[in-house]
Amino acid sequence: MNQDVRVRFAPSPTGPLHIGGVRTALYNYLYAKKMGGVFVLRIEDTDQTRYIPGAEDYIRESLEWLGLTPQEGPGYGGEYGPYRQSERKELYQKYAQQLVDNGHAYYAFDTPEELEAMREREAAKGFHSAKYDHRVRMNMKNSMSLTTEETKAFLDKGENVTIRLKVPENETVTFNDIVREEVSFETNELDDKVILKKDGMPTYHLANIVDDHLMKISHVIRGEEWLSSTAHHVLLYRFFDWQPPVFTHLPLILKPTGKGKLSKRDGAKFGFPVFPIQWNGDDETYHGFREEGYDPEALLNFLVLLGWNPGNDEEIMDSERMTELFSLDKIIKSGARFDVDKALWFNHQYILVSKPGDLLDPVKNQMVKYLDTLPGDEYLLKVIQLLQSRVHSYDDFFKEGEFFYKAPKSYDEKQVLKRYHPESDTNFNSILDLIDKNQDSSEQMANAVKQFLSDNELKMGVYLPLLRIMMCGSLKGPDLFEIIQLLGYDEVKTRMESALKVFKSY
RNA sequence: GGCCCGUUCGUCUAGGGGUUAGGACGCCAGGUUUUCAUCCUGGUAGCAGGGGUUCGAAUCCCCUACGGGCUGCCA
Repeated sequence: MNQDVRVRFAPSPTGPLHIGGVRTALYNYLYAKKMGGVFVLRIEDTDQTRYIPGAEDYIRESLEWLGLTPQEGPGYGGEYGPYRQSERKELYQKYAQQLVDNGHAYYAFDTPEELEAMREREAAKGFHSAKYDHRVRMNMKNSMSLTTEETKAFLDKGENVTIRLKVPENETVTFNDIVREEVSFETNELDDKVILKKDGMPTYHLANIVDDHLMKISHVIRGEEWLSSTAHHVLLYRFFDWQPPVFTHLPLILKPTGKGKLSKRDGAKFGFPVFPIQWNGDDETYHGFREEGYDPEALLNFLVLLGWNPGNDEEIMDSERMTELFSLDKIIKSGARFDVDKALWFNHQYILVSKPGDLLDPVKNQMVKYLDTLPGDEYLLKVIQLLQSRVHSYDDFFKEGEFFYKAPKSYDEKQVLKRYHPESDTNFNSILDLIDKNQDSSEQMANAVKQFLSDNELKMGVYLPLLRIMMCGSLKGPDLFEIIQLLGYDEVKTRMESALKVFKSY
């Protein structure tokens, strides 16, 4: 048993945090929490060319919003820092050098053009696997093929100096994965990966292994896209004589329909967010679940079940329950499609059981998008109560109840024509009087109006729907008299008068 | 192309030799409601295909097909 569980979430700051990344963070977080371990955030910013300012802050803000707060990381402290790989540059150089000295790595001086030429050459020969590997390395410019003097000359010149891992021949690398169980690779199929780039920065492979070791990471929980390079990682652990962590490779999150994994642009394409919070890039803005009115916990609940299940039928789990139930060995092997309907259903479930008071702030946060002046808290609280069972997002508190905030601009003409006759206007005036007299209780109001209708042999199925259309514009909505009571006599009167004018014009 | 991983209702999944293949979302129908929603009841729909092994296969093995990932001085 691993007594000191330490896991990490290690995104690179190249843009907004994808929802698949969020799930990876979640699984890491849950495992750490369950095992009483530590959840580390590490920023993998070794690619200077892809670095996007603001992405790191975005990552932190996303994790905070979701409640997946790291215990260690940039901005969170910890004894194993710095947690930004760019600040650990010298460290990697030292370890890369160690590998060279041990004969497990070598200098390579090939230019990008030479590498390209090699790939074309190999492709022409029919080797589709145009890799820099044991087959070609003696034909390239590196410290394996060159003499000591030549190598020294290249090193002194200092151009295009990289360090590559020397993958041994004719071996089978086997490792264990919690999800995939035993996985093996032939080293002859593996290329000599660059581990230190010409700018002195490490590649993912080196940085990852060095940091995971130095940061005492016990379990590596990451996306399946890393499975293929794990053999290289295992080799690195061996060359350093370090104990590898336990590997867990997560299945990918796929598009709702069609082929491939969920990508940035799918959000716009399918009409739902793929990012936790809004991203304002230089050229593009992407919507986030937060801005679309999702509850973070509901999002996590949806996400946790995309690739994992507790082994029973339990589906609604708050984060405490998730932590209790979570286990690595119940992670599914196959990729899961993102289904926005189910995500909305989870959100609906969370809103359904929330206390109206707890909904006030998130609802107001959405509301400011639509209204210049917000109604008072007391009014809003009543609206929330009436709408709670029918909305799927915080946004819906506006969209499904616009009539609470403004008079309807249009009416369901078809439904009006079915029921309305100008001679009923006097009856509506009587109804208005009854509303005025019974303002204290929606129930009394309902009873009085219904009594009036039956006393005068008027049809409820005609007057009530019309009354609703006057107030809401359509036939949908919460209890009619609750709405009427909340709107208040004056507003009801105004709406009735303008509605009747429009009804006559149909 | 090569290597690696995968494949149970449309979707998320349970099930790991003997099950009427279970649950959830969606969808449909009914009930409740003045309406819509909630809620309740019911229904729809699935083991990728082919070979084995076995008394018996969704479950174990092999092949094929399909899907995914990797194949960068990206992560």
